[in-house]
Amino acid sequence: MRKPLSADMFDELCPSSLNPIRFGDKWAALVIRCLESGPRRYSELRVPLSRVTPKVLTQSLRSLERDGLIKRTVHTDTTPRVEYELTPLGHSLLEPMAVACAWTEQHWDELLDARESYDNATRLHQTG
Amino acid sequence: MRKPLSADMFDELCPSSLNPIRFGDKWAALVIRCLESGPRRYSELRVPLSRVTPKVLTQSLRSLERDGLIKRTVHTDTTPRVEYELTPLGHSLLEPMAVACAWTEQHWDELLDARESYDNATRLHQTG
DNA sequence: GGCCGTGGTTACCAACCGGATACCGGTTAT
DNA sequence: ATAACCGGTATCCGGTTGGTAACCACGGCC
Repeated sequence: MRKPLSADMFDELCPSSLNPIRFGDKWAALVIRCLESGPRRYSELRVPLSRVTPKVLTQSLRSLERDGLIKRTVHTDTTPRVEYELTPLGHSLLEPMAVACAWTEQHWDELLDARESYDNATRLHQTG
Repeated sequence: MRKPLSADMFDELCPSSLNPIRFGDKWAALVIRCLESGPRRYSELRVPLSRVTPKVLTQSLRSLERDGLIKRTVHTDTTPRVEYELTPLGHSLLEPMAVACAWTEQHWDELLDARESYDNATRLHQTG
């Protein structure tokens, strides 16, 4: 719950752009997964999402907020900080995400194979 | 099964670009739904997808074929024709799609409301 | 006063996606 | 012969997405 997010949470892995199933924009799904275990500060999110520049992370967060999937709270007590957390609506998205994730894990190899043979076939068709 | 696809299959409806959950490119999910009931010819697909230009439809079909989700068959017997049909892999995608679709139907209003109030709030913040 | 950390913003830019329009090569029907 | 149909291509183009780099307002702290 209050465990910090590890920097290699999405290491190497997560070629989300290759996945035919997408939730929101490019990084939205990863953001949501980061918030699964409770509210997080902007700087906390930046740790596992180090490949995402602040601008793009903010874009993603704003977009999720706009859709009512996450809630942004500015705390002014003691030290000023901003926390992001899943709304009930955002939480409800975890189910279809899990199903999609299961499908991807199950068929990932098949998908890559299909692409490779398709690309090989079309390349042959072009050059020879 | 052999019923023709109706032209208003996706009429009015299906602002898929607003849906946070997406399968493949802009039209892929609709193409898949068209193929649910069996193989279809290119010209058959163009009926419900009349808003999609031939180039874009071809792009979508190629992309789905590349991922091994659909199979393209050129028939040379009697009358030449091209048929597209779901592969087993493509068929397996129907389950996560159904889950995603259920989520969207269930939360669509909530989503639109969230956007509207967010946009109103930010607009107020800008002008006033 | 100067510096640091937080949570961003701004300006600029390249790539990609999707769309409009026009055209095309082969086959069948007339 | 020629016209229509089928299954696309070719070309161009504008809008959006995502990325880089630089900057910034605010408060706390030394």
